[in-house]
Amino acid sequence: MITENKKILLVEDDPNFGTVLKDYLMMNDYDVILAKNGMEGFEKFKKDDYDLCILDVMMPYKDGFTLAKEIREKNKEVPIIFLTAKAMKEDVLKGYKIGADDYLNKPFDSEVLLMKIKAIIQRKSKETLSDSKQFDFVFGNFHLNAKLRYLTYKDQAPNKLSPKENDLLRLLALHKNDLMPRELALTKIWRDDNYFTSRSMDVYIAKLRKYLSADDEVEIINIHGEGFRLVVKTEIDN
Amino acid sequence: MITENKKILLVEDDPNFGTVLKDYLMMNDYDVILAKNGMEGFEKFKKDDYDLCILDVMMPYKDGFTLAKEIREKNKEVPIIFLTAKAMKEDVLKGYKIGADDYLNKPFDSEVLLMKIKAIIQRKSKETLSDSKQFDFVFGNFHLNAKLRYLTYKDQAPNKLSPKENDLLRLLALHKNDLMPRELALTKIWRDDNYFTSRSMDVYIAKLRKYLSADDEVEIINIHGEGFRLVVKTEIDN
DNA sequence: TTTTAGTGTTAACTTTAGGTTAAAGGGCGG
DNA sequence: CCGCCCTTTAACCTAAAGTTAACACTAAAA
Repeated sequence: MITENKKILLVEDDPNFGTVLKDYLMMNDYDVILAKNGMEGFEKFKKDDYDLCILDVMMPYKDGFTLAKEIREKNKEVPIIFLTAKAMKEDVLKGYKIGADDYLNKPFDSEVLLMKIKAIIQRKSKETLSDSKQFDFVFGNFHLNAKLRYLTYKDQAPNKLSPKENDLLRLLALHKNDLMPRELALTKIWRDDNYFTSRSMDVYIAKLRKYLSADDEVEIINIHGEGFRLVVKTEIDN
Repeated sequence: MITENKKILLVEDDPNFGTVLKDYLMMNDYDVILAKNGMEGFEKFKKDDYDLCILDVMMPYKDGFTLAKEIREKNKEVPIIFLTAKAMKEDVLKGYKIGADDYLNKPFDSEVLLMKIKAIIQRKSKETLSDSKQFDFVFGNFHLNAKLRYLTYKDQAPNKLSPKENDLLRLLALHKNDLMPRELALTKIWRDDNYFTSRSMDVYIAKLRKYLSADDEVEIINIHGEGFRLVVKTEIDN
């Protein structure tokens, strides 16, 4: 089988450093697309699928964090590594909140970067293996198209779901008839687990329940202190 | 489910720094065992199961890398974080080769460390989530689903158990027909062994007995001063 | 057999989690 | 700049879970 090289999006405004790094990575069997600024980075990101993004933090017009946020909106999974000149604590924390996978201070050692890239890509590929890229779900008389964010009941007109509604329902559907731990949703969807995100999630559960009330074969039940369960009564076979 | 704190093995030869870090981590809801050197660290590692090891690299007699290698021989899974005074490239690479999960240079910011710990432990626990730990038990005509906290008698509607009821019954089931020491339940479930927790446990035993009274093949009997025993009369064949 | 520590059980009470609705904030296109 | 949609925050309430106290009983030790 042809083992395709992993594809890396590198966004770095310093052209010298950018090219050097790009060449170095390509010498190590990565496909690298180099963007010279945030805008270009985002454009290129939208055009292709990447296995990893390496973003310089300090860039004119659009900094690495802003870009990272945009990337995260499109894709919750791609690993992101930040490059930064000085390690400021707030920056580091900010990066991790956005969902950074790692952090490197310039100047850094290239072998160390390679190590990290290898480790991160390997990790992710293991995770996404089980993470079934599923976007279509059926439970009871509902059909969820998680890509278009449409929830359809029987042959009625679809309900348009908001992003959070959609993600949450999708996660529940992935665990149909089984426990969907609170923490899982909070870390996967809200990327933070605290009192407020937790309450926010409860609000969304209420919204979903309203949608699902049309079919009494389907309901979301709570398992106190643990999480929620999307129950399809006709399908419980244990 | 038992909301156990994550257990961290911290190996650090500087007693001041060690204690400060230990206290800080404990304040953030981790159980921390502190070892003052490599030997002690390894001894403590063998005695218990840890969710994470934080190893100082520079230590007399047995340095962090050597210790890490020994730990890896015993356990290929535990995440390891190295602490090091100066970031020498060879050290970093060596660390990653051994299978380090992260690397921190002293002095480091404690919040950053917390972030990393959270990220790493979360990652690992996701990987091991599928590791079917035991959640299903059968005794007499009962079936316990310890994940959903459902206790089912024959084909009747399941009883929903509270977390403590569930944990306690699960522990009894794990020791089916054998002694389940009082102390075990108290330390595992109540995380404290005193008069009040002990009385609390008795209350839960009473609750469980009520559930189990439906089937007279099954009962919880007391072993005075020792603990309890989940007896299944038809299954004692030795 | 008296004593005492250990257990059985119930019910009052405290604490914490979740259900729900509404209002406040924030980003984005018009 | 306005208004709309999505999301968060706040508030209030109900339910669930857990602890403690009280009183009765039982097994083992003295």
